[in-house]
Amino acid sequence: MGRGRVQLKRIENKINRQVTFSKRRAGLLKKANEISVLCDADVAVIVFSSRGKLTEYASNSSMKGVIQRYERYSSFGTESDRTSLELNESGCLESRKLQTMADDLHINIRHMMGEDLDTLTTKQLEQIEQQLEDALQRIRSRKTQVMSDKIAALQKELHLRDTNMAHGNLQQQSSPFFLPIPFSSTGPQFGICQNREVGSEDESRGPPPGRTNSILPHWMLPRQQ
Amino acid sequence: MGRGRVQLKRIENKINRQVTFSKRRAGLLKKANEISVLCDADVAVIVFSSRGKLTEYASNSSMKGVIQRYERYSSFGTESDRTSLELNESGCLESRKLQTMADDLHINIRHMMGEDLDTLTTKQLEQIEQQLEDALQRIRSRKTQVMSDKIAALQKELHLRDTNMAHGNLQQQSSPFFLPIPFSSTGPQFGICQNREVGSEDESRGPPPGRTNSILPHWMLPRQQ
DNA sequence: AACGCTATTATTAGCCT
DNA sequence: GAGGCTAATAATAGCGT
Repeated sequence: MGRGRVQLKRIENKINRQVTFSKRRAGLLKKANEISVLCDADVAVIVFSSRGKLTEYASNSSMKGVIQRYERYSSFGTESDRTSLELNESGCLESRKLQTMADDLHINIRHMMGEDLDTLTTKQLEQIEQQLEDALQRIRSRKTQVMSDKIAALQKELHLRDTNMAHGNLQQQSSPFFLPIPFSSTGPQFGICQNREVGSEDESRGPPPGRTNSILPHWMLPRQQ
Repeated sequence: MGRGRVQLKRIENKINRQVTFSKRRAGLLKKANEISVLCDADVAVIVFSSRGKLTEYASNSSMKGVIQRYERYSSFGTESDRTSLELNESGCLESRKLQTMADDLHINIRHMMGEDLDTLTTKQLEQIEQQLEDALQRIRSRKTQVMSDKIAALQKELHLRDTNMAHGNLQQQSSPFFLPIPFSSTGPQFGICQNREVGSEDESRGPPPGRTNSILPHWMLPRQQ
């Protein structure tokens, strides 16, 4: 809805991205307010710009209220709340240092992700490139390993069933590549990520994903995917 | 944007309100996803319908992550306000969180480096692979850009000298690709990180490397290479 | 970075199934 | 309630200031 169609992909031009961000943020907040008023809904919107600036919207009740309601609803608040309230002692001398560390890590991860490259020299870029290539190789190697293991396990399983009930069921002979590989339970995936509805009858979720050990931590993430 | 103008007021008709709610909720979530993808923002949306049903959206990260990030921000004040950490003893509530953050980052960087992959699933491995590929592409693109700029600058410089002292020195006409590109003197480079060029003539750096802006900080690096 | 201005596309209100 | 349709309004990309 502008002078041309726009595709859902990170805007590469930095200026354009910032301008679009401002405009769309305003639009998003307006929409949030509209649905809240028109439909009597309780809405909260939290937006961190890529540079980390926070903008928030909350209907009627405060942001705090909505978040509390949310946490009651999805019952995951326990861990983080406890940790912040319990440990109130001398560790605070370190907090500044830790914050700096975290900031550094943030920057470095962004470099590893291929972002904020403006200040880097050719040499630094080449180093990162090399690191990424190495990492990619290891990742792929490991992926192959994992998948091979999985295939082997499945074939073994199949073989067992074959021999156990020797009924000559032909379909079991199909390629292992077409077997449903049991990924560790992922909910319904919309094109849009992390988009789930709680409280409807279609999903009974187990415990929420605790501390993620994979990819990047949510609280700092650039970009989509 | 419908068959008639609508004013910002609670829709009294119950059916209409519900229908509008569903549609607008979808729109809001779509917008949230769009700004997240287009503008590299971290976004969370929480919607409670008037009947109390919860719908949530979170970009990249999980809702939990965004809320934690939000809580960090609102308790700290905005990031520029972080100096309050030094003064305010209540900031030490955060130290545990910060430690956790740093740990997460450490783990995640190791994953990005292609290490400690044992616990990851195929899906997670594929995600990292995709991230690395994307990053590599951006890194290479940026490298090309930087090098092109350098070449252009050098050619301009050469041209200037050519015209200044018009001696007809032919060797200066050789392809720019074979010109010695003046990398700003690099000291011994370890494969890994912390590799900023200190003390070269193009950058007069004052303070010791308290905060590195490049690659990885020394205090957390994986082994290898 | 914020604002104003359109040409365009995107969203959606009211219907209907 | 969930979708489909369409007229009509709303949002906004790309400009210039």
